[in-house]
Amino acid sequence: MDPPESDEGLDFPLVELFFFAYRDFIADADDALEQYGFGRAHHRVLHFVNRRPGMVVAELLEILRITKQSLGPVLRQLIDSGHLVQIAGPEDRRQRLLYPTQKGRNLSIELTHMQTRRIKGAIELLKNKDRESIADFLFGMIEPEERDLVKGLMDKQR
Amino acid sequence: MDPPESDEGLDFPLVELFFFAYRDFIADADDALEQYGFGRAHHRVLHFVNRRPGMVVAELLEILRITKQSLGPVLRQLIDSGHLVQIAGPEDRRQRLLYPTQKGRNLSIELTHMQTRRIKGAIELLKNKDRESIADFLFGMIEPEERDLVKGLMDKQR
DNA sequence: AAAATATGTCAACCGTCCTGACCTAAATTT
DNA sequence: AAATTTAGGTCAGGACGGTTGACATATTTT
Repeated sequence: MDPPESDEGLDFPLVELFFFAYRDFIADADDALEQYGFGRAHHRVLHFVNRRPGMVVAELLEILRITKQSLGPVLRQLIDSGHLVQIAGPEDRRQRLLYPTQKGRNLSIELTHMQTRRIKGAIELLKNKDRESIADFLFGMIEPEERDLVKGLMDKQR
Repeated sequence: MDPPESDEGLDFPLVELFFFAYRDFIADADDALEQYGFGRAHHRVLHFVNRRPGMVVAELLEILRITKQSLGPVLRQLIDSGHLVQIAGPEDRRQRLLYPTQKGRNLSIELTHMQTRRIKGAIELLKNKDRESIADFLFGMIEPEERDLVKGLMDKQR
């Protein structure tokens, strides 16, 4: 007979709220993406390239924590559809600098409007409407070793 | 030429923080799950059955928003491995009431400890350590039409 | 008795990943 | 200059976690 583990101190409701919240958050863009034959992987790639134009493939792989093989088809599709362009690096011609086109920027912005609407709506429900606390909480949810990378992502906006 | 969409009012940092936070949150359990040959789908099933012992299959499908075909193999594996049991309903013998075994409860609790640790750690970083605001925010992130279902999930704990 | 329902299964397919291997062009090191 | 390393690309096979449609059985409801 397995001795029971103690469930003392567990925050089941918060765990579940996080699951449900994220599910709805990411689902926002699905219909829009589908119009282009895209999925969530495309959304992520487009988002981060738009946020950091000129980034190289390796940076994208690091941010997204995926392999180049996973990235390959998605990136190809975004380029072929005219949402992204890639340019050989001026200093290192092996690199591929990634940029959104206007079309790509527009799509990324459109999708982010949906997500922001949801987030802001949720913040409006708070008594103190404290966006900073939410940002701090979410930042605190990130693995400590990864916080610098994430912070760098946000600070070094180009 | 596509006219530029306005990116005014977009909260890129919060969008990204949410993505990174959730990624780390769900990754916590991966190694533990893998020991049993399980994945995230198993975790979800186990979690909700543990939270609502005696639930029927249809309820689980509704909560998880997946099809019975998706659920089938996962549920089978959890039953075969001794983490869940299913019992024909006393009032409606077509139904299958799902219960965790002690083994299943223990695993669910173990995994939830990991997730709670992360959540509480993040809340500790807040100046006001306000768990309720976080819960309210996450609740507000959920689609309004789904809030009653989620609330019911949390209130009617058995 | 007929119709509806809860669940289970088969089958084919999809999106999003992974691993291993191999290749070319370019940069760096020897 | 040659050897080695590196950035990115491709091929291939497979896993995870889903979807849709169809069909079946046992049970409940009409």
